Amino acid sequence: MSKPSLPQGTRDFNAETVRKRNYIFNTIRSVFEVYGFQPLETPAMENLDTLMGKYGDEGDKLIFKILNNGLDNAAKHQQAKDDFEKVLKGKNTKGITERALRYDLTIPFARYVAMNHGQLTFPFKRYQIQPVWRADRPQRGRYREFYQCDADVVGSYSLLNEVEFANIYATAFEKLGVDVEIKINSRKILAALAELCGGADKMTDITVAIDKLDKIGIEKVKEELVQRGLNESQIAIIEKYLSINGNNEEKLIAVKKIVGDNATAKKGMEEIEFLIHYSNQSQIVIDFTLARGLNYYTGIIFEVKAKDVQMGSIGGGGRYDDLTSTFDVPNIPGVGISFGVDRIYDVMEELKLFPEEVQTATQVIFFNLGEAESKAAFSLMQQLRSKNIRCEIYHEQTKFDKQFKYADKKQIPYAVIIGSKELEENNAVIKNLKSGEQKNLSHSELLQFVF
RNA sequence: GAGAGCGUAGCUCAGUAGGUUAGAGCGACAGUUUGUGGCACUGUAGGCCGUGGGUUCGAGACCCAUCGUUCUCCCCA
Repeated sequence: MSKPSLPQGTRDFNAETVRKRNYIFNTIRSVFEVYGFQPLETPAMENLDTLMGKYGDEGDKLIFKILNNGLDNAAKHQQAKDDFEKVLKGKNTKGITERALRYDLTIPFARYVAMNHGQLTFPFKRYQIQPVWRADRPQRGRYREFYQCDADVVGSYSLLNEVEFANIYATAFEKLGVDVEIKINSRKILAALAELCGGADKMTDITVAIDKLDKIGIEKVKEELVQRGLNESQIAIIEKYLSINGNNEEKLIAVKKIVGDNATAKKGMEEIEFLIHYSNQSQIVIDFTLARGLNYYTGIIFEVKAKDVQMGSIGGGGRYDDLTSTFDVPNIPGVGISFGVDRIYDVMEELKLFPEEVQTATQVIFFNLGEAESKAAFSLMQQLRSKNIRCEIYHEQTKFDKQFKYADKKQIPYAVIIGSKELEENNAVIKNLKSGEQKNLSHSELLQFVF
Protein backbone atom coordinates (compact mmCIF):
# COMPACT_ATOMS: atom_id res chain seq x y z
CA MET A 1 0.00 0.00 0.00
CA SER A 2 1.49 3.32 -1.06
CA LYS A 3 0.97 6.58 0.78
CA PRO A 4 -2.68 7.63 0.69
CA SER A 5 -3.40 10.63 -1.48
CA LEU A 6 -6.22 12.63 -3.03
CA PRO A 7 -7.17 12.88 -6.69
CA GLN A 8 -5.68 15.96 -8.27
CA GLY A 9 -7.62 19.13 -7.67
CA THR A 10 -9.72 17.76 -4.82
CA ARG A 11 -9.43 18.66 -1.15
CA ASP A 12 -10.36 17.52 2.32
CA PHE A 13 -11.98 20.17 4.49
CA ASN A 14 -11.18 20.27 8.19
CA ALA A 15 -13.60 21.50 10.85
CA GLU A 16 -12.48 25.11 10.58
CA THR A 17 -12.81 25.13 6.81
CA VAL A 18 -16.18 23.39 6.82
CA ARG A 19 -17.54 25.95 9.26
CA LYS A 20 -16.35 28.82 7.10
CA ARG A 21 -17.74 27.20 3.98
CA ASN A 22 -21.06 26.58 5.68
CA TYR A 23 -21.16 30.22 6.64
CA ILE A 24 -20.98 31.09 2.93
CA PHE A 25 -23.51 28.43 1.93
CA ASN A 26 -25.96 29.50 4.62
CA THR A 27 -25.65 33.17 3.75
CA ILE A 28 -26.31 32.57 0.07
CA ARG A 29 -29.07 30.07 0.77
CA SER A 30 -30.90 32.45 3.06
CA VAL A 31 -30.81 35.15 0.40
CA PHE A 32 -32.18 32.73 -2.21
CA GLU A 33 -34.96 31.74 0.16
CA VAL A 34 -35.85 35.33 0.95
CA TYR A 35 -36.26 35.98 -2.76
CA GLY A 36 -38.69 33.08 -3.08
CA PHE A 37 -36.51 30.40 -4.66
CA GLN A 38 -37.08 26.70 -3.99
CA PRO A 39 -34.32 24.16 -3.52
CA LEU A 40 -33.52 21.46 -6.05
CA GLU A 41 -30.92 18.72 -6.08
CA THR A 42 -29.89 16.61 -9.05
CA PRO A 43 -27.59 13.57 -9.29
CA ALA A 44 -23.82 13.89 -9.30
CA MET A 45 -23.82 12.12 -12.64
CA GLU A 46 -25.81 12.70 -15.79
CA ASN A 47 -26.09 10.80 -19.02
CA LEU A 48 -23.19 11.86 -21.17
CA ASP A 49 -25.38 13.07 -24.02
CA THR A 50 -27.20 15.40 -21.64
CA LEU A 51 -23.94 17.26 -21.13
CA MET A 52 -22.03 16.93 -24.40
CA GLY A 53 -22.17 19.85 -26.78
CA LYS A 54 -23.58 22.28 -24.24
CA TYR A 55 -20.40 23.98 -23.12
CA GLY A 56 -18.51 24.42 -26.38
CA ASP A 57 -15.58 22.38 -27.62
CA GLU A 58 -13.36 23.36 -24.70
CA GLY A 59 -16.07 22.50 -22.25
CA ASP A 60 -16.63 19.06 -23.74
CA LYS A 61 -13.00 18.20 -23.15
CA LEU A 62 -13.30 19.14 -19.48
CA ILE A 63 -16.23 16.85 -18.73
CA PHE A 64 -15.29 14.03 -16.37
CA LYS A 65 -16.50 10.85 -18.01
CA ILE A 66 -17.33 7.72 -16.07
CA LEU A 67 -16.08 4.39 -17.35
CA ASN A 68 -18.82 1.82 -17.85
CA ASN A 69 -18.87 -1.19 -15.58
CA GLY A 70 -18.63 -4.69 -16.90
CA LEU A 71 -16.18 -3.98 -19.71
CA ASP A 72 -14.23 -7.06 -18.59
CA ASN A 73 -17.19 -9.29 -19.33
CA ALA A 74 -15.61 -12.05 -21.44
CA ALA A 75 -18.64 -12.46 -23.65
CA LYS A 76 -18.41 -8.80 -24.74
CA HIS A 77 -14.64 -8.55 -25.24
CA GLN A 78 -14.80 -8.00 -28.98
CA GLN A 79 -17.46 -5.33 -28.66
CA ALA A 80 -15.43 -3.56 -25.97
CA LYS A 81 -12.32 -3.62 -28.16
CA ASP A 82 -14.20 -2.20 -31.13
CA ASP A 83 -15.69 0.51 -28.97
CA PHE A 84 -12.32 1.38 -27.54
CA GLU A 85 -10.93 1.78 -31.04
CA LYS A 86 -13.56 4.48 -31.57
CA VAL A 87 -12.48 6.20 -28.36
CA LEU A 88 -8.90 6.22 -29.59
CA LYS A 89 -10.12 8.03 -32.68
CA GLY A 90 -11.59 10.72 -30.45
CA LYS A 91 -15.20 9.64 -30.61
CA ASN A 92 -17.47 8.95 -27.69
CA THR A 93 -19.24 5.68 -27.54
CA LYS A 94 -21.83 4.40 -25.16
CA GLY A 95 -20.07 1.10 -25.08
CA ILE A 96 -17.21 2.61 -23.05
CA THR A 97 -18.81 5.56 -21.31
CA GLU A 98 -22.37 6.73 -21.12
CA ARG A 99 -22.34 8.77 -17.91
CA ALA A 100 -20.39 11.80 -16.75
CA LEU A 101 -20.02 13.94 -13.66
CA ARG A 102 -22.04 17.12 -13.51
CA TYR A 103 -20.11 20.00 -15.12
CA ASP A 104 -22.35 22.81 -13.92
CA LEU A 105 -25.82 23.20 -12.43
CA THR A 106 -27.54 24.98 -15.28
CA ILE A 107 -27.69 22.17 -17.82
CA PRO A 108 -28.91 19.57 -15.29
CA PHE A 109 -31.54 22.12 -14.31
CA ALA A 110 -32.55 22.58 -17.94
CA ARG A 111 -32.76 18.81 -18.23
CA TYR A 112 -34.97 18.71 -15.12
CA VAL A 113 -37.24 21.42 -16.47
CA ALA A 114 -37.50 19.66 -19.82
CA MET A 115 -38.48 16.44 -18.08
CA ASN A 116 -40.98 18.03 -15.71
CA HIS A 117 -42.34 21.06 -17.53
CA GLY A 118 -45.82 19.58 -17.43
CA GLN A 119 -45.90 19.59 -13.64
CA LEU A 120 -44.04 22.80 -12.87
CA THR A 121 -45.72 26.07 -12.01
CA PHE A 122 -44.22 28.83 -14.10
CA PRO A 123 -42.35 30.98 -13.56
CA PHE A 124 -40.35 28.30 -11.82
CA LYS A 125 -37.73 29.64 -9.43
CA ARG A 126 -35.20 27.18 -8.13
CA TYR A 127 -31.88 27.37 -6.36
CA GLN A 128 -29.30 24.62 -6.24
CA ILE A 129 -26.17 24.24 -4.11
CA GLN A 130 -24.08 21.27 -5.17
CA PRO A 131 -20.57 20.33 -6.27
CA VAL A 132 -19.56 20.21 -9.92
CA TRP A 133 -16.50 18.62 -11.52
CA ARG A 134 -14.19 19.73 -14.27
CA ALA A 135 -11.14 17.96 -15.66
CA ASP A 136 -9.23 21.23 -15.72
CA ARG A 137 -5.62 21.58 -14.67
CA PRO A 138 -5.75 22.93 -11.11
CA GLN A 139 -4.20 26.29 -10.26
CA ARG A 140 -4.95 29.30 -8.09
CA GLY A 141 -8.71 29.63 -7.69
CA ARG A 142 -9.31 26.59 -9.86
CA TYR A 143 -10.29 23.18 -8.60
CA ARG A 144 -11.49 19.97 -10.16
CA GLU A 145 -14.26 19.63 -7.61
CA PHE A 146 -15.97 22.81 -6.50
CA TYR A 147 -19.36 24.06 -5.41
CA GLN A 148 -21.70 26.28 -7.29
CA CYS A 149 -24.76 28.00 -5.87
CA ASP A 150 -27.18 28.67 -8.68
CA ALA A 151 -30.50 30.42 -8.81
CA ASP A 152 -32.57 30.44 -11.98
CA VAL A 153 -36.02 31.51 -13.09
CA VAL A 154 -37.55 29.82 -16.09
CA GLY A 155 -40.81 30.62 -17.83
CA SER A 156 -40.55 34.38 -17.70
CA TYR A 157 -39.29 37.02 -20.12
CA SER A 158 -39.67 39.73 -17.51
CA LEU A 159 -36.65 41.92 -16.88
CA LEU A 160 -37.78 42.06 -13.30
CA ASN A 161 -35.92 38.78 -12.91
CA GLU A 162 -32.65 40.38 -13.95
CA VAL A 163 -33.30 43.10 -11.41
CA GLU A 164 -33.90 40.50 -8.71
CA PHE A 165 -30.67 38.71 -9.53
CA ALA A 166 -28.64 41.89 -9.43
CA ASN A 167 -30.14 42.51 -6.02
CA ILE A 168 -29.42 38.97 -4.88
CA TYR A 169 -25.78 39.40 -5.82
CA ALA A 170 -25.58 42.75 -4.09
CA THR A 171 -27.32 41.48 -0.94
CA ALA A 172 -25.38 38.24 -0.62
CA PHE A 173 -21.97 39.83 -1.05
CA GLU A 174 -22.89 42.65 1.32
CA LYS A 175 -23.83 40.06 3.93
CA LEU A 176 -20.54 38.26 3.38
CA GLY A 177 -18.65 41.53 3.59
CA VAL A 178 -17.08 41.09 0.17
CA ASP A 179 -16.67 44.28 -1.84
CA VAL A 180 -17.63 43.44 -5.41
CA GLU A 181 -18.24 44.81 -8.84
CA ILE A 182 -21.28 43.35 -10.60
CA LYS A 183 -20.36 43.67 -14.24
CA ILE A 184 -23.17 43.60 -16.76
CA ASN A 185 -23.46 43.61 -20.51
CA SER A 186 -25.95 42.43 -23.12
CA ARG A 187 -25.39 39.75 -25.70
CA LYS A 188 -27.72 41.76 -27.89
CA ILE A 189 -25.23 44.61 -28.04
CA LEU A 190 -22.43 42.17 -28.79
CA ALA A 191 -24.55 40.62 -31.52
CA ALA A 192 -25.18 44.04 -33.00
CA LEU A 193 -21.46 44.79 -32.94
CA ALA A 194 -20.82 41.52 -34.75
CA GLU A 195 -23.42 42.39 -37.35
CA LEU A 196 -21.70 45.69 -37.89
CA CYS A 197 -18.35 43.96 -38.24
CA GLY A 198 -18.69 41.14 -40.68
CA GLY A 199 -21.80 39.25 -39.75
CA ALA A 200 -23.38 37.23 -36.99
CA ASP A 201 -21.06 34.28 -37.54
CA LYS A 202 -18.17 36.48 -36.39
CA MET A 203 -19.72 37.01 -32.96
CA THR A 204 -17.74 34.29 -31.20
CA ASP A 205 -14.47 35.47 -32.76
CA ILE A 206 -15.13 39.02 -31.71
CA THR A 207 -16.30 38.28 -28.19
CA VAL A 208 -13.44 35.90 -27.45
CA ALA A 209 -10.96 38.56 -28.50
CA ILE A 210 -12.47 41.59 -26.79
CA ASP A 211 -13.05 39.67 -23.59
CA LYS A 212 -9.27 39.70 -23.15
CA LEU A 213 -8.93 43.47 -23.34
CA ASP A 214 -8.00 44.11 -19.72
CA LYS A 215 -5.60 41.20 -19.76
CA ILE A 216 -3.61 41.67 -22.96
CA GLY A 217 -4.33 45.25 -24.00
CA ILE A 218 -5.81 46.84 -27.11
CA GLU A 219 -2.89 46.12 -29.46
CA LYS A 220 -2.92 42.39 -28.82
CA VAL A 221 -6.69 42.32 -29.16
CA LYS A 222 -6.36 43.96 -32.55
CA GLU A 223 -3.74 41.41 -33.55
CA GLU A 224 -6.06 38.63 -32.54
CA LEU A 225 -8.92 40.16 -34.52
CA VAL A 226 -6.71 40.25 -37.59
CA GLN A 227 -5.90 36.60 -37.09
CA ARG A 228 -9.57 35.87 -36.78
CA GLY A 229 -10.16 37.36 -40.20
CA LEU A 230 -11.49 40.85 -39.54
CA ASN A 231 -10.56 43.72 -41.82
CA GLU A 232 -9.25 47.16 -40.93
CA SER A 233 -12.51 49.08 -40.94
CA GLN A 234 -14.18 46.40 -38.84
CA ILE A 235 -11.37 46.51 -36.34
CA ALA A 236 -11.60 50.28 -36.23
CA ILE A 237 -15.22 50.03 -35.15
CA ILE A 238 -14.31 47.53 -32.48
CA GLU A 239 -11.50 49.71 -31.24
CA LYS A 240 -13.93 52.57 -30.89
CA TYR A 241 -16.32 50.27 -29.06
CA LEU A 242 -13.58 49.13 -26.68
CA SER A 243 -12.49 52.66 -25.91
CA ILE A 244 -15.83 53.39 -24.27
CA ASN A 245 -15.39 54.44 -20.67
CA GLY A 246 -16.77 56.67 -17.94
CA ASN A 247 -19.69 56.01 -15.63
CA ASN A 248 -22.67 53.91 -16.63
CA GLU A 249 -24.60 56.82 -18.15
CA GLU A 250 -21.62 57.96 -20.17
CA LYS A 251 -20.98 54.45 -21.44
CA LEU A 252 -24.56 54.10 -22.63
CA ILE A 253 -24.37 57.40 -24.51
CA ALA A 254 -21.10 56.35 -26.10
CA VAL A 255 -22.30 52.91 -27.18
CA LYS A 256 -25.41 54.45 -28.75
CA LYS A 257 -23.16 56.38 -31.10
CA ILE A 258 -21.62 53.16 -32.35
CA VAL A 259 -24.41 50.60 -32.54
CA GLY A 260 -27.44 52.79 -31.79
CA ASP A 261 -29.00 52.34 -35.22
CA ASN A 262 -29.26 48.61 -34.84
CA ALA A 263 -32.63 47.34 -33.60
CA THR A 264 -31.13 44.49 -31.57
CA ALA A 265 -28.64 46.81 -29.93
CA LYS A 266 -31.43 49.23 -29.06
CA LYS A 267 -33.23 46.47 -27.26
CA GLY A 268 -30.08 45.53 -25.38
CA MET A 269 -29.46 49.09 -24.30
CA GLU A 270 -33.04 49.50 -23.12
CA GLU A 271 -32.69 46.38 -21.04
CA ILE A 272 -29.47 47.55 -19.45
CA GLU A 273 -31.02 50.92 -18.69
CA PHE A 274 -34.04 49.24 -17.15
CA LEU A 275 -31.88 47.02 -14.98
CA ILE A 276 -29.65 49.82 -13.79
CA HIS A 277 -32.46 52.19 -12.93
CA TYR A 278 -34.73 49.62 -11.37
CA SER A 279 -32.11 47.83 -9.31
CA ASN A 280 -30.10 50.93 -8.44
CA GLN A 281 -27.30 48.93 -6.79
CA SER A 282 -24.08 50.88 -6.65
CA GLN A 283 -22.01 47.77 -7.39
CA ILE A 284 -23.40 47.45 -10.91
CA VAL A 285 -20.92 48.45 -13.58
CA ILE A 286 -21.52 48.30 -17.31
CA ASP A 287 -18.68 46.52 -19.07
CA PHE A 288 -19.18 46.27 -22.80
CA THR A 289 -16.17 43.96 -23.11
CA LEU A 290 -17.83 41.34 -20.93
CA ALA A 291 -18.75 38.38 -23.13
CA ARG A 292 -18.88 35.14 -21.09
CA GLY A 293 -17.96 31.91 -22.76
CA LEU A 294 -21.14 29.92 -22.59
CA ASN A 295 -22.88 30.50 -25.85
CA TYR A 296 -26.41 29.85 -24.65
CA TYR A 297 -26.73 33.37 -23.25
CA THR A 298 -28.94 35.69 -25.28
CA GLY A 299 -29.67 38.80 -23.22
CA ILE A 300 -28.20 40.46 -20.18
CA ILE A 301 -25.11 38.77 -18.79
CA PHE A 302 -23.54 39.13 -15.35
CA GLU A 303 -20.12 38.57 -13.93
CA VAL A 304 -19.00 39.32 -10.39
CA LYS A 305 -15.45 40.27 -9.52
CA ALA A 306 -14.10 40.84 -6.04
CA LYS A 307 -12.34 44.14 -5.51
CA ASP A 308 -8.93 44.36 -3.83
CA VAL A 309 -7.90 40.83 -4.73
CA GLN A 310 -6.49 39.02 -7.74
CA MET A 311 -9.00 36.29 -8.50
CA GLY A 312 -11.08 35.20 -11.46
CA SER A 313 -14.81 35.80 -11.44
CA ILE A 314 -16.61 34.68 -8.28
CA GLY A 315 -20.01 34.63 -9.91
CA GLY A 316 -21.64 34.77 -13.30
CA GLY A 317 -24.87 34.30 -15.16
CA GLY A 318 -27.29 35.71 -17.64
CA ARG A 319 -30.38 35.25 -19.73
CA TYR A 320 -30.87 32.33 -22.05
CA ASP A 321 -34.02 32.44 -24.07
CA ASP A 322 -34.06 28.89 -25.25
CA LEU A 323 -32.11 26.58 -23.02
CA THR A 324 -34.49 23.63 -22.88
CA SER A 325 -34.90 23.44 -26.64
CA THR A 326 -31.84 21.19 -26.80
CA PHE A 327 -33.99 18.77 -24.82
CA ASP A 328 -36.86 19.20 -27.27
CA VAL A 329 -38.89 21.50 -25.08
CA PRO A 330 -38.91 24.87 -26.85
CA ASN A 331 -40.06 28.30 -25.74
CA ILE A 332 -39.03 28.21 -22.12
CA PRO A 333 -36.96 31.31 -21.47
CA GLY A 334 -34.84 31.69 -18.40
CA VAL A 335 -32.28 33.69 -16.55
CA GLY A 336 -29.96 32.69 -13.78
CA ILE A 337 -26.84 33.37 -11.78
CA SER A 338 -24.18 31.35 -10.05
CA PHE A 339 -21.95 31.88 -7.03
CA GLY A 340 -18.51 30.22 -7.00
CA VAL A 341 -18.20 29.27 -3.35
CA ASP A 342 -14.62 28.03 -3.47
CA ARG A 343 -13.34 31.26 -4.95
CA ILE A 344 -15.48 33.32 -2.58
CA TYR A 345 -13.85 31.35 0.22
CA ASP A 346 -10.36 32.09 -1.12
CA VAL A 347 -11.18 35.77 -1.43
CA MET A 348 -12.63 35.96 2.08
CA GLU A 349 -9.67 34.10 3.50
CA GLU A 350 -7.22 36.41 1.79
CA LEU A 351 -9.04 39.53 2.97
CA LYS A 352 -9.68 38.01 6.41
CA LEU A 353 -13.43 38.54 6.16
CA PHE A 354 -14.69 35.58 8.17
CA PRO A 355 -16.25 36.65 11.46
CA GLU A 356 -14.66 35.10 14.51
CA GLU A 357 -17.92 33.62 15.79
CA VAL A 358 -17.94 31.25 12.83
CA GLN A 359 -15.27 29.22 14.58
CA THR A 360 -16.91 28.72 17.97
CA ALA A 361 -17.45 25.02 18.29
CA THR A 362 -17.72 23.67 21.83
CA GLN A 363 -18.87 26.41 24.20
CA VAL A 364 -18.34 24.69 27.53
CA ILE A 365 -15.92 22.05 28.76
CA PHE A 366 -16.67 20.17 31.97
CA PHE A 367 -13.57 19.15 33.85
CA ASN A 368 -13.24 15.57 34.92
CA LEU A 369 -12.04 15.47 38.51
CA GLY A 370 -13.11 12.11 39.81
CA GLU A 371 -15.82 9.52 39.55
CA ALA A 372 -18.53 11.17 41.63
CA GLU A 373 -17.46 14.62 40.44
CA SER A 374 -17.70 13.73 36.76
CA LYS A 375 -21.06 12.10 37.31
CA ALA A 376 -22.43 15.37 38.65
CA ALA A 377 -20.76 17.22 35.79
CA PHE A 378 -22.19 14.80 33.28
CA SER A 379 -25.71 15.32 34.48
CA LEU A 380 -25.37 19.10 34.34
CA MET A 381 -23.81 18.86 30.91
CA GLN A 382 -26.78 16.90 29.58
CA GLN A 383 -29.14 19.55 30.91
CA LEU A 384 -27.16 22.29 29.18
CA ARG A 385 -27.12 20.30 25.98
CA SER A 386 -30.89 20.09 26.06
CA LYS A 387 -30.79 23.90 26.04
CA ASN A 388 -28.69 23.76 22.89
CA ILE A 389 -25.44 24.71 24.59
CA ARG A 390 -22.54 22.89 22.93
CA CYS A 391 -20.74 21.00 25.70
CA GLU A 392 -18.22 18.30 26.24
CA ILE A 393 -16.64 16.63 29.24
CA TYR A 394 -12.96 15.82 29.44
CA HIS A 395 -12.62 12.16 28.55
CA GLU A 396 -10.67 11.02 31.60
CA GLN A 397 -9.72 12.13 35.05
CA THR A 398 -6.38 13.87 34.96
CA LYS A 399 -4.63 16.92 36.31
CA PHE A 400 -5.87 20.43 35.68
CA ASP A 401 -3.00 21.29 33.46
CA LYS A 402 -4.01 18.77 30.80
CA GLN A 403 -7.65 19.71 30.84
CA PHE A 404 -6.89 23.41 30.54
CA LYS A 405 -4.52 22.86 27.69
CA TYR A 406 -7.09 20.79 25.84
CA ALA A 407 -9.62 23.59 26.29
CA ASP A 408 -7.08 26.13 25.02
CA LYS A 409 -6.30 24.18 21.93
CA LYS A 410 -9.95 23.75 21.08
CA GLN A 411 -10.58 27.39 21.92
CA ILE A 412 -13.42 26.55 24.24
CA PRO A 413 -14.56 29.77 25.93
CA TYR A 414 -15.88 28.37 29.23
CA ALA A 415 -14.83 25.67 31.68
CA VAL A 416 -17.07 24.26 34.38
CA ILE A 417 -15.12 22.86 37.31
CA ILE A 418 -16.70 20.47 39.75
CA GLY A 419 -14.18 19.07 42.20
CA SER A 420 -14.67 17.48 45.58
CA LYS A 421 -15.35 20.85 47.20
CA GLU A 422 -18.02 21.86 44.69
CA LEU A 423 -19.53 18.42 44.90
CA GLU A 424 -19.87 18.76 48.62
CA GLU A 425 -21.30 22.28 48.42
CA ASN A 426 -23.53 21.31 45.52
CA ASN A 427 -22.32 24.07 43.23
CA ALA A 428 -19.92 24.59 40.35
CA VAL A 429 -17.14 26.93 39.35
CA ILE A 430 -17.52 28.51 35.96
CA LYS A 431 -14.44 30.04 34.43
CA ASN A 432 -14.13 32.32 31.44
CA LEU A 433 -10.98 31.01 29.84
CA LYS A 434 -10.26 34.15 27.89
CA SER A 435 -10.48 36.65 30.75
CA GLY A 436 -9.54 34.23 33.51
CA GLU A 437 -12.55 35.38 35.48
CA GLN A 438 -14.33 32.73 37.51
CA LYS A 439 -17.20 32.47 39.93
CA ASN A 440 -19.18 30.02 41.98
CA LEU A 441 -22.64 29.19 40.75
CA SER A 442 -25.39 26.95 42.05
CA HIS A 443 -26.55 24.28 39.64
CA SER A 444 -29.69 26.18 38.74
CA GLU A 445 -27.67 29.35 38.20
CA LEU A 446 -25.37 27.45 35.88
CA LEU A 447 -28.31 26.19 33.87
CA GLN A 448 -29.53 29.77 33.47
CA PHE A 449 -26.10 31.10 32.56
CA VAL A 450 -25.86 32.95 29.26
CA PHE A 451 -22.87 31.56 27.39
C1' G B 1 -3.70 20.78 -24.54
C1' A B 2 1.31 24.14 -23.98
C1' G B 3 5.04 25.99 -20.57
C1' A B 4 7.81 27.03 -15.72
C1' G B 5 9.14 26.16 -10.53
C1' C B 6 9.25 22.87 -6.40
C1' G B 7 9.45 17.66 -3.86
C1' U B 8 14.45 16.79 2.91
C1' A B 9 10.60 15.11 10.15
C1' G B 10 3.25 15.93 11.03
C1' C B 11 4.02 21.54 9.18
C1' U B 12 7.55 25.64 7.41
C1' C B 13 12.18 25.25 5.70
C1' A B 14 18.21 24.96 6.34
C1' G B 15 21.65 21.73 4.30
C1' U B 16 27.30 25.89 2.00
C1' A B 17 32.22 24.01 -4.49
C1' G B 18 29.33 16.57 -4.24
C1' G B 19 32.95 14.23 1.61
C1' U B 20 31.93 11.15 8.38
C1' U B 21 26.38 8.87 12.29
C1' A B 22 20.79 14.42 8.12
C1' G B 23 19.62 19.86 11.02
C1' A B 24 16.50 24.06 13.05
C1' G B 25 11.89 26.31 14.28
C1' C B 26 6.87 25.19 15.03
C1' G B 27 3.68 21.13 16.23
C1' A B 28 2.88 16.24 18.85
C1' C B 29 3.81 13.43 23.27
C1' A B 30 5.84 13.19 28.35
C1' G B 31 7.66 15.76 32.58
C1' U B 32 8.93 20.39 35.90
C1' U B 33 6.02 16.15 42.99
C1' U B 34 -2.36 15.81 40.21
C1' G B 35 -7.47 22.70 42.77
C1' U B 36 -6.26 26.61 38.07
C1' G B 37 -4.31 26.75 31.65
C1' G B 38 -2.03 30.23 27.89
C1' C B 39 4.50 31.67 29.31
C1' A B 40 9.11 29.28 30.40
C1' C B 41 12.41 25.13 31.01
C1' U B 42 13.76 19.72 30.30
C1' G B 43 13.21 15.35 27.68
C1' U B 44 11.08 11.79 23.88
C1' A B 45 9.32 10.16 19.37
C1' G B 46 9.40 11.08 14.27
C1' G B 47 13.26 11.05 7.78
C1' C B 48 14.86 4.33 2.27
C1' C B 49 16.14 13.38 1.47
C1' G B 50 9.07 11.62 -3.80
C1' U B 51 10.36 7.00 -6.90
C1' G B 52 13.65 4.42 -10.48
C1' G B 53 18.08 4.58 -13.09
C1' G B 54 22.92 6.96 -14.21
C1' U B 55 27.80 9.83 -13.26
C1' U B 56 31.43 9.26 -9.04
C1' C B 57 36.00 6.23 -4.57
C1' G B 58 31.68 8.82 -2.48
C1' A B 59 24.98 11.86 -4.28
C1' G B 60 20.01 15.03 -0.18
C1' A B 61 23.15 17.94 -3.66
C1' C B 62 25.02 16.62 -10.53
C1' C B 63 22.38 14.09 -15.17
C1' C B 64 18.04 11.34 -17.23
C1' A B 65 13.30 9.35 -16.59
C1' U B 66 8.89 8.93 -13.79
C1' C B 67 5.22 10.35 -10.29
C1' G B 68 3.25 14.17 -7.26
C1' U B 69 2.50 19.28 -6.38
C1' U B 70 2.31 24.63 -7.22
C1' C B 71 1.96 28.43 -10.77
C1' U B 72 1.28 30.65 -15.86
C1' C B 73 -1.20 30.36 -20.79
C1' C B 74 -5.94 28.43 -22.84
C1' C B 75 -10.71 28.45 -20.67
C1' C B 76 -13.51 29.16 -16.61
C1' A B 77 -16.50 29.49 -10.82
